[in-house]
Amino acid sequence: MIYSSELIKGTLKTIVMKLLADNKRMYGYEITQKVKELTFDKIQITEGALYPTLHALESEGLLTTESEFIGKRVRKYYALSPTGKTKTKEKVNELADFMNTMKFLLDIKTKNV
Amino acid sequence: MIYSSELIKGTLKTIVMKLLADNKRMYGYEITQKVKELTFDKIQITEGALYPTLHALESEGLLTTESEFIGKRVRKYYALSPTGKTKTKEKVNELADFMNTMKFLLDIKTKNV
DNA sequence: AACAATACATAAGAAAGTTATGTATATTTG
DNA sequence: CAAATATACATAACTTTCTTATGTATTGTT
Repeated sequence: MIYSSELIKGTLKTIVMKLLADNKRMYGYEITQKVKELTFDKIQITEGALYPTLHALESEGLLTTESEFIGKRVRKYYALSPTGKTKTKEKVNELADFMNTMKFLLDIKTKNV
Repeated sequence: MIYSSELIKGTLKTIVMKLLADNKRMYGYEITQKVKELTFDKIQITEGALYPTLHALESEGLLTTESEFIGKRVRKYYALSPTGKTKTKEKVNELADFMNTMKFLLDIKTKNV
């Protein structure tokens, strides 16, 4: 089962930032694979969604980048800036709180559903 | 604290359907107030989001409607159709599963964040 | 040699909200 | 009792954020 795509909306930035908080630095393709692995294929981040998100976070000053050559191919590593680290804590806390609220909403009278 | 609006995206339909599963029938304004109340003001559904959503669910055949006059004012009640009830179970289960996955993602190495 | 995987990027289009606006009735408050 | 607030619907312009498609190029596998 893969989650319907609407669900990912609004959580992608937080997922990416949280992964970078845990792994110091990662490159785009690595992020897509890590999310796939950690969620047992339930969340598959497309490149069309990820790269624009990374670029946006960078231009907001939340990420820094380092490009490295692996053979002849460029690999672009992303890491959280100090501001990014602070923002990540906020985002993660907000999302955790939101999920508790949603859990509460969905649990009410579940027997009737 | 009110959740940043991106988070609501993708969950609104499920919230509305779950409320209708618990309350037989509700009208639009009532739904906005109920969500506000149940979430202690953390989730505030705007009318611009709700009404198009209700109309969409109706045209998908998931909701039925009854209009009633309260004084001179029309009130439009929505209820789940049989298909809507089935779909609600699916949606609620998917969202619950998604939240567990997200919880797992966010809990990893939380101490480092 | 052909195909799949790795690795980046962008652009057109769709989906689903926000914000603003409109209309009208009912209730509360100074 | 006038004014403000709450109730109750609706839609339209705009924005954000994704999907889908496309493009380029290298590396590893069969």
